[in-house]
Amino acid sequence: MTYADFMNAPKRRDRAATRSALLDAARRRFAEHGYDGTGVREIAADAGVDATLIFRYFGSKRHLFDEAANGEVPEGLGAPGAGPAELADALVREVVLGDAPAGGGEHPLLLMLRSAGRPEVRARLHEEVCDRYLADMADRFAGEDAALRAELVGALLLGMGVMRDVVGSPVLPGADPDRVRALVAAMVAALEAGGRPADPTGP
Amino acid sequence: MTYADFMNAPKRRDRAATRSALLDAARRRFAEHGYDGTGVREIAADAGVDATLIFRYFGSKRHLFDEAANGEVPEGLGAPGAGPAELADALVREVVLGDAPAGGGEHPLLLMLRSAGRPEVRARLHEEVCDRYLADMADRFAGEDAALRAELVGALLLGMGVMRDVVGSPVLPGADPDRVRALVAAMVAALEAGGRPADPTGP
DNA sequence: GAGATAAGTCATCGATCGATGACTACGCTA
DNA sequence: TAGCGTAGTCATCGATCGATGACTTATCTC
Repeated sequence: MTYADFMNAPKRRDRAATRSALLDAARRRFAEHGYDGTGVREIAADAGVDATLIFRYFGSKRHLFDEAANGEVPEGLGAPGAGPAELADALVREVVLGDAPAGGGEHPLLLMLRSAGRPEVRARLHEEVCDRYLADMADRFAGEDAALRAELVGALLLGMGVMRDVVGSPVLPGADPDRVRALVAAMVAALEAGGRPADPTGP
Repeated sequence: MTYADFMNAPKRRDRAATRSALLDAARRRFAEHGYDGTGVREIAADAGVDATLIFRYFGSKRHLFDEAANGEVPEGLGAPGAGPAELADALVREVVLGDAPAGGGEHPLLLMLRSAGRPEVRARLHEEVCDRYLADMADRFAGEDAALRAELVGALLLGMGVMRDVVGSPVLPGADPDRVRALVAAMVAALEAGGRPADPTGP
């Protein structure tokens, strides 16, 4: 069977496959154009089915978005006992360099970032970032202002994702991944060193 | 005249003032809800006038957005001869700590980031970030991969703005500004040092 | 092969979107 | 104070949005 034959073949009726195709198309559309910039008809067209099926399978556009942003939040945080450098390195590979094992698309945090105009999306983003990533990162920093230093690491990683996927800067995709990881490690190490010895205004 | 009198007074007919009020309201709405999440009627209601005036004064919603994102891109880059640390420090105060002299609102880059679903907005964002900020930053770095190091500084700053304004993390607004600047300076210094000596995989 | 179940489509609704043109009323000047 | 220019408003258009219910058709079972 040729590729054309495969494409022109009458599509099988498969509820699970159609649902999955809608979910994939929604992830791509939402990630690229945001929630408000994406219509249910466009998602359905990408999936090759009628838009009505979105409401039959997901209930509403918002439920589809929630499920699209939900299912792929990776668990893969670094080893529990490791330091911030190891965690940052794992996140660099996962968020920026795209070594995420599951799903070939964008990181769900960046997907939500594109739709942060909606208050409920922003609330989820806030909860996900602060309670999940930043709290875990802060636990690995010593010192009184661990939260601030964790915030800076998180800002660096989030900013790298934004640079690559939203701004579209060609630098990060074209750079040597090991070099990127080394530079990020140097920045995190500077935070681990504390910055306080170099800060003449410290108490 | 009391405040209530001022508020209840019949509004004067002032083309320039109305245009400015529409522009201010548009900046706030677009910055918070993005382009697609903001309607012309909401902007006009915030400004206290009819939505028709938007089209009379700006031609279209998109032209209003363009002007809202245009007028306030600050020139204030650091001294031409200064190093990346000085430029980064100036940008921290401008973007993150909100010491921007003009306009009380958000940085226009973050305003555009909220509407990055639109291809033309993304194009402007790309141009503004890459050709303006990153190029200037890369010029102040020595070494072969100055572009990559400039990208990391830009990602850190952009991420800090996203953390504060989009994610809504309370850490940065509550932190001591001098401490924030010191930590960022330490991270930039680590990049200036090169990271290469600490990179065992370097050529 | 006939009937049943469910996957998929069609027609359409009400709301809201950006945008247009006709109209009203305020403020300046003679 | 009569009249003119324009700031501001009202009514409304066509397109598109998310969403609903009735309908068609493919697939499975007996």
